[in-house]
Amino acid sequence: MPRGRPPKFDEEQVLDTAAALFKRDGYDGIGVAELCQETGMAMQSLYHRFGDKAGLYREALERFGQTANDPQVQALEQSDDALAGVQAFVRQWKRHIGASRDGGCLFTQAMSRSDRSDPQAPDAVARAYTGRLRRTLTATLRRAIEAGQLKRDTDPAVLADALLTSAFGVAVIGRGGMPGSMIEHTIAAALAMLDQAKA
Amino acid sequence: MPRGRPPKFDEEQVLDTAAALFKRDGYDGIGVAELCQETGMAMQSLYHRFGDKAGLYREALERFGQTANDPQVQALEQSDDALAGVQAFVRQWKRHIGASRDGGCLFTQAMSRSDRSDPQAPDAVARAYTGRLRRTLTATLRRAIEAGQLKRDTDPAVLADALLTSAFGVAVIGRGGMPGSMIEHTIAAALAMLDQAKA
DNA sequence: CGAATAATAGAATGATCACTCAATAAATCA
DNA sequence: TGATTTATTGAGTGATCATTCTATTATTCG
Repeated sequence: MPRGRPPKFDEEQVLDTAAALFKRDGYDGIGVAELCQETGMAMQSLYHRFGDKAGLYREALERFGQTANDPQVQALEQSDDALAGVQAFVRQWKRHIGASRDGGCLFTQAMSRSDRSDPQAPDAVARAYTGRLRRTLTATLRRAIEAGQLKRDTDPAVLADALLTSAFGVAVIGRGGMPGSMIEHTIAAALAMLDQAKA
Repeated sequence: MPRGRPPKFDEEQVLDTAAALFKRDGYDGIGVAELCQETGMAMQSLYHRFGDKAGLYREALERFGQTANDPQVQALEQSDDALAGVQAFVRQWKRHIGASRDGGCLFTQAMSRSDRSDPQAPDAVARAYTGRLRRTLTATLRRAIEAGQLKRDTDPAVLADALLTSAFGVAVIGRGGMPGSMIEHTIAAALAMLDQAKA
């Protein structure tokens, strides 16, 4: 049992809320006061636990990776049918990353950000997580090739990178208020790409 | 001849510089003072000419569209060989939008931005310009189909949206410090998509 | 119960920043 | 030349914001 006064906040919930707020308003678009208000965390506690605003952002990014990215990575890894796994990954783009203007992807936002004060910026976290997804996607495609689902001369790295880049693009479209048909068309083209590579 | 004291600044140059700075640092990442310093424009003149910081941003976005987007739109429109025009468009992604961390695309940044104070935010400009590129790209692909360069059953809207979404993704990758090979792979896959659609 | 520990509350604080004010300089037109 | 128009200069202002200070409350261990 821990000593001292028990915390009023649930750490995971704080990070989920913070991630959502950062995603909606951007790093500079939301203040620490409002973050405290919305998360229910006292300001002192925030500084005690996370150091500063940038620290909270970094941990919120990590949490976002765990809640938003890990399931996808694991679904790909654990898919019995590798090709079907990749197809499912593509099909959920609309719901998952292109949903609404409030939505989008905290990673693409983090990578678009530029913090001159901190060269080793928090986008390193975003890079780490997208890098992991990239490796998993490549490995899953390689698995589909070895299983004879895709043509032997398919380059899994090319296909994986093209798909992941499209996913980034979908996030931008979703956030930027471009027509929703763009997302559907992108998904259709990505699935067609996979079909073309079929053995 | 204009009345009054002649301005020290060149308006187009001011907008080009401002666009570059906004692209590098983001809207919140750079202050009006530094914008004046770098553009050589007096602060009073800036407020007289552009109203406020957001006004400068909006006009810088427009200028960016004219210098960065118009050439591509026109190259597509004026291409004798429609398919070759689209291929050239894709091939220049690496140089043009995925160049460096300072680079990227001001439009994708603008669309990722969220300004709660201004619901009709400046990203409307970005949407307008990317929308124009989207229409042109679709029209050029339709031209390639009608010229018999692409299969009759090709959907130009699907292909155009998939390509444009990839372009957005390339901008994110370039900014986010992901491996350069991702860009090359994406370009390769986009060109392969076009090859698959060949008649 | 008393000491120690950890969290909360609410008000400062110091810096930054968008924006403005007052005065001046350089040009054109009558 | 003098009036008018426009741009520059440089300091100032009020607001916002991240961060900290001081004091208080709630809990566990001896």
